[in-house]
Amino acid sequence: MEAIDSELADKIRVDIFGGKYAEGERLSEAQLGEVHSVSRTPVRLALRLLEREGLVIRGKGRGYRVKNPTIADIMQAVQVKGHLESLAARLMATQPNREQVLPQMADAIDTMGDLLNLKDLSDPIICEIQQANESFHRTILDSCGNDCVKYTCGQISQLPMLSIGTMVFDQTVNDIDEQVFRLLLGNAQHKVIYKAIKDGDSVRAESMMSEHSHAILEYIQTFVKGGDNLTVADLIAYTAGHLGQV
Amino acid sequence: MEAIDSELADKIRVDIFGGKYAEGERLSEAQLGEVHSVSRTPVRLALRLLEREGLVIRGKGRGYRVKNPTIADIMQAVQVKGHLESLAARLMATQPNREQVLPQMADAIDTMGDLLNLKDLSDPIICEIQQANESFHRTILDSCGNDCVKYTCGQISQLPMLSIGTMVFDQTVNDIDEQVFRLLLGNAQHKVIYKAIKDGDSVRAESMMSEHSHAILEYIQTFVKGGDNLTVADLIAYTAGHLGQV
DNA sequence: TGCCAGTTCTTGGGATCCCAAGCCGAGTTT
DNA sequence: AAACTCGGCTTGGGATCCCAAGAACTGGCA
Repeated sequence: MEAIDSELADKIRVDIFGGKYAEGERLSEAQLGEVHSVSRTPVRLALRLLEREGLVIRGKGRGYRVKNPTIADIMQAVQVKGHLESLAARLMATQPNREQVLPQMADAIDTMGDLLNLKDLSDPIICEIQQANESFHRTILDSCGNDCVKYTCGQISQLPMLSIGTMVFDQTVNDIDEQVFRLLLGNAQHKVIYKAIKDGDSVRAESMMSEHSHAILEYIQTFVKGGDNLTVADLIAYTAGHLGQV
Repeated sequence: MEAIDSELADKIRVDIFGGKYAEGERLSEAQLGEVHSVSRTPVRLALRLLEREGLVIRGKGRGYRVKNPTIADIMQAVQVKGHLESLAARLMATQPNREQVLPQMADAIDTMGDLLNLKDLSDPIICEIQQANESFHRTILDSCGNDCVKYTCGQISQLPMLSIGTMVFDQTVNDIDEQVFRLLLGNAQHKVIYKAIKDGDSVRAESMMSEHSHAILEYIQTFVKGGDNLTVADLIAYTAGHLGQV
């Protein structure tokens, strides 16, 4: 059976983030159903999911209204996710059985390092880098021992650009070295976090992860200031656009 | 119109937390619909909501299964909520227009102090204390400038005992003074947080809020260790049970 | 007696129908 | 001419029907 509504929600979510709908535009159940060739029942389920994500607002009267997320919203989400990952890093550093997954993290770090040494940021390479990065972060969330952190982070990661591991690439800058350097810096932070977790240094693990997230936040900031009037759709183009499919 | 599914979800949620269903028990759409005298459509919507909250798991085959939260789950949630509130406190301390809501926080602190000085922990008083406490915490979330934090905390607070402001009372201990002392300590922490936010001392605001949450966590811990084999339903009885309605 | 296969029944998902509540427009009255 | 009211049309929510998938039961065969 495998319900259709979640993937329907995915489609609509992509449309919203893609800027297909104007801010405050009314969404009609019937219309959405017709567009996606389904009945109104799954549409309603999907809209309820999106409502819970804050992408759609159900007014008191009839009608769903689209709530387009802004760059500020994205940045706030990144901040929250970073903060939660800091907690996860701290907790993992105190987990007795963390050694079992340390190789995974080391692998992710090595893989990412090898890829960066290629000095090649073509799309397939970027995709692999993203995967390594995501593996690193996911391992921490999986192994921190607090499922609520993991789950909550997962909820926030519904935002498309966050699901990939919170990495943004500026395609307009063709200075590969500059990009690679920034990513190498990130990987260096990964190494520190890895060591801190391995050594059981929870304070350092937390603070380093905090710094790691903060760096991303700042990068987005400069990114926004550079290109004026950046839209969320643009940001997505710089991230998810590279991947065939997440 | 005003959809019926959210309140239906509330009912089912209360039932789950109340221990009405066994762990892993199968929930049938038809059965739930009959019990609550509604059709299967709103039941499905409600179950989807609960699924998103993690209270219900939809297996690959047919059948929803109940996932009864454990005390450990609750504590994890408290930990996450506390961590998020720490972020909120830090952020609020850097908000330029935080002065406008400082009086609300001061009011909450004063109210709580006055109530505690009565040395009376009867149910209506406890209810007022809860409200003051909740007002304090809510103000911080509302005014931290990051809606994502507020929203995420709200999601976590679906857990009934967390919606009230993360305060647990041990009714089995009839030593009022001990209870009052603990609450006075909490209010003292509120004062420190208030001052730090007022002064723009974001570091202190964050760390104090972190400590504040940690204290609650530890209290639950000792609480659990004292009474053996405590269930989530028992914990709820110590909190929501006092309020007429949340 | 145990295992496998076929059939039936249970149950969740989707489609459709119906109803009620808003919103809009047209017509009438002041 | 403007405002108010009434009626129709839009639209979301709930109920019911239908279908498909899965689980359980039964019967047959080894």
